[in-house]
Amino acid sequence: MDEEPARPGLRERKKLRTRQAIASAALRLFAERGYEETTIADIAAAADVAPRTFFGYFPSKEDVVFAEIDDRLAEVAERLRRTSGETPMETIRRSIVDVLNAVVSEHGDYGAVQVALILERPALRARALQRMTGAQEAIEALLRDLCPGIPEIDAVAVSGMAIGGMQAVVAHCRREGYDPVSMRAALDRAVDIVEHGLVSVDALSSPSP
Amino acid sequence: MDEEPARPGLRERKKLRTRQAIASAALRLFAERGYEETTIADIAAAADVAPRTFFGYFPSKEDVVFAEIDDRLAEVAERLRRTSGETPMETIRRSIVDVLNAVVSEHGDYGAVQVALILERPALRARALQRMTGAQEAIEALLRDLCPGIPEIDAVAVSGMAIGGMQAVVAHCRREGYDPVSMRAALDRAVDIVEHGLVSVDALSSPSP
DNA sequence: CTGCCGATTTGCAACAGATGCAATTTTGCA
DNA sequence: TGCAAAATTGCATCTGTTGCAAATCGGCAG
Repeated sequence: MDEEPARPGLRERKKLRTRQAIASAALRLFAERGYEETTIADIAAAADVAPRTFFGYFPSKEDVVFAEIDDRLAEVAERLRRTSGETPMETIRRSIVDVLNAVVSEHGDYGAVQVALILERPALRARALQRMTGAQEAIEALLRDLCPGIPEIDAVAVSGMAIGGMQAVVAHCRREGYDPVSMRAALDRAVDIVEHGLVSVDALSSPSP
Repeated sequence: MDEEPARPGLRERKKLRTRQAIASAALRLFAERGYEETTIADIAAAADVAPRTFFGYFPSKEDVVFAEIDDRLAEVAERLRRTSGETPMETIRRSIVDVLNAVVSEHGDYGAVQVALILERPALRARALQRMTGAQEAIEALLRDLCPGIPEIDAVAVSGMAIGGMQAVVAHCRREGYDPVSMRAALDRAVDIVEHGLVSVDALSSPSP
């Protein structure tokens, strides 16, 4: 039908290379001089293209930071889509873990740079939140697919909570650093709370001071 | 100490009036022509000030949309801060309800306009998400205050889930409309799921198709 | 009432991101 | 090799945003 896996096409390959050139030039400059200190013109010059060309590859300056992350998330979504016989609960749990791993684990040369950048620059944080919303909608769609008759509120609430759990882990890592072990523990704990609810948090039942 | 309720000052009053003039002019124009179709110059002209003056009152075009909402949220935060002897769980529940009411209930002449605007325009949605993050941090701080020894992950996860629940309600309303009754039901259901966890959602335990 | 000081407003210029358009170059293929 | 489609580019333009300095306004001391 519209399958052509063995032929990216000569033209396509060049486009991909250009895209990659722009992206890595941008990330390098961001790391060196900072995000707002780097202009589109700078990036274009470093990637050896015309400034106008930048917008042929990325809709905005912010998007270039998320290029790789988006690719990874797309993979996760794909993998998540073909799920075998597991309970929806387990799928949700797995989606949380997978998405987080895709986002925070080190990939390529600028993984850490991207994370730091996104966490610090307000404009990029906003963009990240948009991505989160996208992920939430994806999870919700997945959920509706897994549980055909699920009430809308339930679907939205569950996906929202899943995202909340993810944000919890990210926020935690922002303060505590990215030690894989402690992140794993945080992740497990967060997923646990999501599953069993706030009632499972001891502190919430104690008397208020 | 620093109390002077009977004297806003003559000068201050004018500033407030100007601020209000800019805000309502902006909202009116947004409602009439749309958000990106309205320029800062238009707003300034309608409010009878110089374009440059706009930025003396609002840091950006987006912020003017949230001016009123921010005020209401500040009130909620204030009210929430002095909490009497109730269980932390109940405080969390109440904060979710209060924040949502402050955001979506009709206030002033342009309440509905603001909500519609924020939900549709990507730039404003991003800004709303930032506000959500702010609210999350506030809830987290409140929680730490209420439960001094609470583990960090728990605090972050709980506040994250609370936000997730709110987003669930907002998302629901976006599709189903703002009928107060159904919104209330949605809110209750969402809070319930947050409290008792995903395990309380029947559909999640059924076998996958 | 008047003049002064500080705060507010304003105009001007400049910069960066983003977009549309048309010209130009490159690329794939017949 | 030459043609048509696609990609790149340059150019003009618009909008949001900020810094700076001049102009203006407000309130208060004399």
